[in-house]
Formats: sequence, structure tokens, C-alpha cells
Amino acid sequence: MQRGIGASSAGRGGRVYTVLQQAIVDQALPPGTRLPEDSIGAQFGVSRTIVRAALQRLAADGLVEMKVKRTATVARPSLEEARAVFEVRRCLEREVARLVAEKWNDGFAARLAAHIAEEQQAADGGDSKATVRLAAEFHVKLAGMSGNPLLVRYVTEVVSRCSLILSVFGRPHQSECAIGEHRTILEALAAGDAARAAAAMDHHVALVERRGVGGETAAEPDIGEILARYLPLAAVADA
Amino acid sequence: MQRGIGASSAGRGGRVYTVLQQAIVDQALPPGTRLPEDSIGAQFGVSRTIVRAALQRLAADGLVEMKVKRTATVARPSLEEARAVFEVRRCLEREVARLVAEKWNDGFAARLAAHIAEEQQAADGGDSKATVRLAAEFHVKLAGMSGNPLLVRYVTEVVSRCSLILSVFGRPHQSECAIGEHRTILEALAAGDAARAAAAMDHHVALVERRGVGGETAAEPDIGEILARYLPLAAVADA
DNA sequence: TGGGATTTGTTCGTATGTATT
DNA sequence: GAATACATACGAACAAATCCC
Repeated sequence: MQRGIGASSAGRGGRVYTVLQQAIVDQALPPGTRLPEDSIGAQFGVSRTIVRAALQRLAADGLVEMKVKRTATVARPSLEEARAVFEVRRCLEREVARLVAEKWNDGFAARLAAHIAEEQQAADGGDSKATVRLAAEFHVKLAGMSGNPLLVRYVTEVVSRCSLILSVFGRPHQSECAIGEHRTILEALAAGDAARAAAAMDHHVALVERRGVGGETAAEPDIGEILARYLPLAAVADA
Repeated sequence: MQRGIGASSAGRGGRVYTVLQQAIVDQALPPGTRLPEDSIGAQFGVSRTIVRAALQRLAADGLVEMKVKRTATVARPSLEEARAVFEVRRCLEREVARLVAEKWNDGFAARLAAHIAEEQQAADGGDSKATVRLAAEFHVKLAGMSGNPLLVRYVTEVVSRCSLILSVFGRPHQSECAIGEHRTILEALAAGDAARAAAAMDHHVALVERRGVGGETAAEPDIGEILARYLPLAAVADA
């Protein structure tokens, strides 16, 4: 289990897609990074045809921006987009919690407990990259237990986009490290309480959003405001 | 306003994508219909590259099946898939109802009333094709009022897939002609009752599903003849 | 403002795999 | 079961648009 979040359908342009997606959600490729088809193809040893297909899939996922006749770039979500994505994510994940609670069994309990243990281990070891990745995988794994492939696809997509969003608006890492909240969700599920599980999930996602985009509006500020901050410096420089 | 449901992002491989999508949701291209890149490219006067991009997008939307080294075909949803799609659709559209109820204003009321009147007119005129198309557009239009672009995209996708599903399991047409149910939703929204609107929507989608699942399938017609009928629409969409 | 280097959009040829007689 | 026809996967090449100096 070393593959990327969306590795389920690795068929079409698979390797390039998977690697790029993982690199983007890992924040190894920050928003705005140019993704020229030539260079990427050279890196992977394939031609532009393959890269194009991968980039188009990533664009459909909202992780890459492709304007016509322009070099593709890693998407830079706006604050509005961020809100929209989290809104949909909360809706989807509430449904996941309800469905999984209905289908609950001992196997689910064991798998989730093991996953949370892994999260804890990564956190204790100070491996922030793994911590973030595992936090995302928790949600995808849970969605998988709903037995609904379309729900898995959508949850995978919104979770990926949320990782990207946190890399724009959130503090560097450790924003998603709410292992305790994952435990709370597990407990509600184990108790067979669908409503409480859905509420716990909703609360958790809301907290992720608050931690990520709640406080400051770090990115996409007003140009005028920025220049105003720099004017005093200019005055000094002139002197 | 003659464009296809998913015409919002007509940028990449736009014309071919739009026409094929419309033809599929209109059930003019039944499930299982072969979609060879050559023939389609010839019809549209473009090369396989363009057709490929369009087919890939349609495959991502779940409307087309593409296995490696095999001719693409119009997707033939299984009963399980159908259930999964409707499950997600209910979840998404409940959220749409809630959000639209919150943002309700007189403009929304007028636009929805006009749309329902159009539906009624098509139904009275016996235009079953227009009736089905307008029924789908009602949901997409409503989603647009949520102000959440991602929600619009997802609703558009599930609604399209539901049209395809109905063409497999439902009676030929008129399965979705529940204009009265659309009116009930509008009334709940106009009353400012978000919970009732969500419930009405949930009930409506459940009824669409119930009416849809239970029939048989049809035969395979000629692609060229069908696409020729759709080319004029493409010209209009481009203008 | 202009021109050159980059990079995309597209087509078409070849290799490879599938379906069919 | 083998051979043939057919259709896709992939890559190379050309023209046009964009970006940068």
C-alpha cells in the first residue's frame, strides 16, 4: 500500500497521473508551478501524448489549471473555491459516515483502528509528510467502506483538493493532524450511532476547514493593499 | 440556451464532447453503441486526437466505457452502479435544496417558474425528448442557484448518468416527467422551508429511481445517421 | 515595441493488439 | 485454429500562438 490516493484507476496514463497527483497533494509541487508537457515527458521517458492525458485528468480533478495554448500549472485555489470544496466535502462525508455506520462490522473496526494507529505512529515519529498523507487516506478508506464507488471517487477528489487548499491557505503542514477526531468518528461508528457518526464527521471536516482557511486570508490579497505596505520602503529607498 | 447540460466547460475538445454527451443523455446513442474514433472524427471533420480527448472526458463522466485497445462504447450501467449513482444524487440534491432555500430570492422564483412552465408546455405538446431534457435541466439549473460550482459539476454528472440509467432500466421515455414534483419543490423553496425542500427533493429523486428501475433494453442504430441529426445543434452551440 | 525561443494544438504514420471469418 | 481486417496506443513532426528579453 504505497500507491497514491487515486491509484484505483491507474489504467489511462496511469503512472504519470499518479505520480503528479501525489506530488501535488504532498505539496512537493506548490500551486502555480509550471508543468510543461515536454519536460515532464522527458522526466518520465514518455511522449507528450501520455503527459497530456494525465494533465487533462488532473485538470478534471481540479488539481491542475489548463487554459488553451498556455502551459499547465498546479492549480491555485481561490478562497471561494476553497469554501465550495469544503461545503461539498462535508455533504459527501456525512453521507459516508451514515452509510458506513449502517454496514458496520468487525472487519471495518479492525482496519480503521490499524489505520489510526499508523497515523499516531507517523505523528510520534515527526514524519509530517506521512501524517498528512495518512490523514487523507483515512477519509478515502472510510469512503471505500460505504460500498459506493462513485462516492469514493468524489471523496477522493475533494480530499485531494483540500490538501491543495491547505497548502495555499493553511500553515505549512500539521493542519490536518486531528487524530483524536478520527478516533471520535471511529467510536461513534463502533457504537452503531449513524447520526452521531455523521455529526462527528461534519464537525471534523468543519474543524479542518477552520484550521486551514479559517483565520487569515493569507493568499490572494489585494494588490493595492500590498503596494501600500511597500510604499514606506520605497520612500526609504529613495532617500 | 440550446447548449448541452455540461456545456459550461466546452473548452477542451468542446464540440465533439458536447454533441456526444447530448446524444447519449437523449438516448439517441443507446448503451453499448460502439464509438470508433475514426468514424466519429470523420463525422465531425476532426482527427482522432480530438475525438480521443472528448471520449476520455465522457469516460471520466461515466457515460462512456474505454478499455485499453478496445473500441469505446456508450456505457451500460449495471444495476449496482445505478443504485450507487442515485444514492449519491440524493445526497447531493438534498444539499442543493438546502442551500438554495437559504439563498432564496424573487429572481430564483421567477426563473424556476418559467422553467417549469416550459416543461409543462413540452409535455402538453407531446415532445417527450424535450420533456426529458428539460427535466434534467431543472436539476442543473437549481444546482446553479446554490452558487457552488463544484456542486453544479457533480449534479450535472449524476443527472446525466441517471438519464443513461433510465434508458437501460426504465421504460423508453416519460419516466422523468414528474412536473408536479418539481412544483412541490418550488413551493417548499418559496416558503423558505429548507428542510421541507430537502425532503421534497429527496422524495422526488427516490421516485425517479423507483420509476426508472424495472424495464428492459433496446437495439443498436446507425451512428452516422444519428450524429448527422445532431450536427446542426453543434453549429448553434458554437455561435 | 519587436523578435526569438518555448510550448502548445493538431495531424498523421507506424506498431501492436483485438475481433472475426 | 490461423489469417485477415480493423482499431487503438504512441510517437514524431509541423504550424501557430505565447512568453520573455
